[in-house]
Amino acid sequence: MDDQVLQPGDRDYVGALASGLDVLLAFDAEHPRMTLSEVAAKAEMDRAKARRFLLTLHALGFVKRAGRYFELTPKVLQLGYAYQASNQYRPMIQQYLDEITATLGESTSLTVLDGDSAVLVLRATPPQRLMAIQLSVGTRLPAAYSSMGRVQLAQMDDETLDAWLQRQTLQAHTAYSVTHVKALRERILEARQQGYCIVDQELELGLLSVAVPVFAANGELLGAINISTNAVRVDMNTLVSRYLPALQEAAAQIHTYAR
Amino acid sequence: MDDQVLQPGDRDYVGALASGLDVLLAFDAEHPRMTLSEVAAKAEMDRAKARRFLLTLHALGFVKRAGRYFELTPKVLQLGYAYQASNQYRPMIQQYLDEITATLGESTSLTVLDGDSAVLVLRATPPQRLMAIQLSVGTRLPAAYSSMGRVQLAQMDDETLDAWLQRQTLQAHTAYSVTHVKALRERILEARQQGYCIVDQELELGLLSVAVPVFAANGELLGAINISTNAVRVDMNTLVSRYLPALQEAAAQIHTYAR
DNA sequence: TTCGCTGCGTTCGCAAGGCGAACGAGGCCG
DNA sequence: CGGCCTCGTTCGCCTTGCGAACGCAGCGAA
Repeated sequence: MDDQVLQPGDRDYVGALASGLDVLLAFDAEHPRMTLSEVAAKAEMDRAKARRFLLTLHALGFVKRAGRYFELTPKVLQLGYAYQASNQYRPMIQQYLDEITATLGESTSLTVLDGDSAVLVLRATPPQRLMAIQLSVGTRLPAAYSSMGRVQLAQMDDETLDAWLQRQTLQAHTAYSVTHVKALRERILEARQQGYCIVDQELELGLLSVAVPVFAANGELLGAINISTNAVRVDMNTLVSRYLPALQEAAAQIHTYAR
Repeated sequence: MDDQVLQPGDRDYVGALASGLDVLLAFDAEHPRMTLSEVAAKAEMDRAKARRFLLTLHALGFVKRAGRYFELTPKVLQLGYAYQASNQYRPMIQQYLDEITATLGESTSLTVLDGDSAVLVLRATPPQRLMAIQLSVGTRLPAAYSSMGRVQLAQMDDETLDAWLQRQTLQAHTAYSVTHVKALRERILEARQQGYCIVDQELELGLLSVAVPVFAANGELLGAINISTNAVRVDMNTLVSRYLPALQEAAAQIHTYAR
C-alpha cells in the first residue's frame, strides 16, 4: 500500500457513494425540506439520480418524506457521532470550556483544522445572550479568517504553510479582512511567535475572537480553543489581560493531563 | 408518488450508498482507528469491498489514513450539521436547557424519537462533575428504557403505540428494568396521563431521569427534554418537587414561543 | 371545454462500474 | 529455509446505477 494521496475518478472510486453523500449534504439551514427536483438542482444531478439516492436514504432511515417533501431524520447525527466519541480527550476539554464560559460568560469552542476550514468540534455557550450567533458542532469556518484557523496554521512548518497559502484565494468578509496572502502570512507568523491569535472582526462585523493551540502530553496538536465575543462589549485590553490567560491556563492543563 | 414506506432490495435501491454508510458507521468509540481488514470485518463485507469504500471516503475527505490505519476526519460532522441547523427552535430550546442546568447543576438534554431509539439532539452539562457519563449529540438510547423515549411514546395514539410495542423484544439493562411489554405499556400510559415520565435506574444503575414532552405553538411534537441525575445524590421527592417543575416551566415557555 | 405548456415523479434498456475469487507480498514460526 | 498465515491489491464478469424518454397533473390562453 503506497501512501498515494487521493483517487479522483479512479478504478476503485465508488461514484454512487459520493453522489449519495452529496444528496445528504444538499440539505442545509436554508433548505431543510426539499422536493425531489429541488434536491436534484441543489446537488447538481438530474431528477432520476436524486430520486434513487433519496429513496435509498429513505430506506436506510436517514431521510423521511412528508408528501412531496424530503427532510433529514435525526439518524444522520449518528454519522458524526463516531468521530465525536473517538476523541478520548473530548470530555476533559469540554470541562475546561464550560469552566471558562461559566467564569467569563462568553462562548468558547474547540475547533480542528480540516483543509481550508476550522471545524467546530466542541462548544460551550453562556445561558443568557439570546442574540448570540448560534454555531453548532460541525460548522466550518474559513481557516484564514478565524483565530482558531490561524493559530493552527501557525503550527505547520514553513513549507506546508506556504503550500497552503499558495492555494488560497482570499475573499474579504468585512472591511477589516486581510486581503493579501502576504499580510495573512504575517499574521500567522505573528500567531506562531506569540503562541496565540486574535482576529478582530475580519470574519464578521462585531465578532472578536482569541484562540490558542492545544496539545496532548505527547505533543500532538489536538486543535485550537477559543473565546468569541463582541467587539462592542469587550475591549482589546480585557481580551489580552483577562480572556487570553484563561485560555492559556486551560491549554496548559490539557497539555499536562491529556495522555 | 404513493407514500409507500420503504424499498429493501428494490430496483432504485443504491446498494453502494448503503455499504458506504455502513463503512462510516463501522467506526465507533471502541474502534476509532481500524485497518482495512478490521473495517471489512466490522462492516461485514469482504476486504475488496471495504477497500473501495474506504478509498472513496478518503478521496472525499471523510476518512484519513495513517499508515495502515484509517480514521474519521472532522468532515463527517458536516453530515449531521444540516440536521442540527434545520431545527429552527434549537437555539431557544438550548437556552432553556442551559438555564435549568445552571440553576440545578444537573445535565439536561433534548431528544427526539427515531424508530426504537431516543436520539440526543441537544444537551447542557454542569461545569463540575467530572465523572458524569458524557453522552454526545447523536447518541441513541433505547426508547423503552429512557424517560425521554417513554414520554414521547406516550404521545402516540393507541394503535401506533401498540404496533410499536408489538415489535419490541425487551432486553433488561439492570435489575430495575421492566421486562414485560405489558408492564412497559402501563408505564407509558401512566406517562401519558401524568404528562411526564420518570425512569429510575432501568437503563443504568444509579441513573435517574425525568422527562416531559415539548410542543411547538402549532401543537407539533418537537421531542422531549429531560434532566438526568444520580439516584444516590437526589431522592424522588426532590426530583418531583424541584426538578420536574423546572422542566414543565421550560416546556410551557417553548410551547408559547416556538412559532 | 380543449389545447398546449410547464414542471413534476417515474420507467427501463444500455453500458458503466462495482463485485469477489484469485493473486502476490510480507511476517511469523518450526 | 520452507510452509503457512494474513494482509492489501488486481481484473474479468455481470450486476446495477445511469439518464433519455415517458406520462401525468395543474394552469392559463384560446
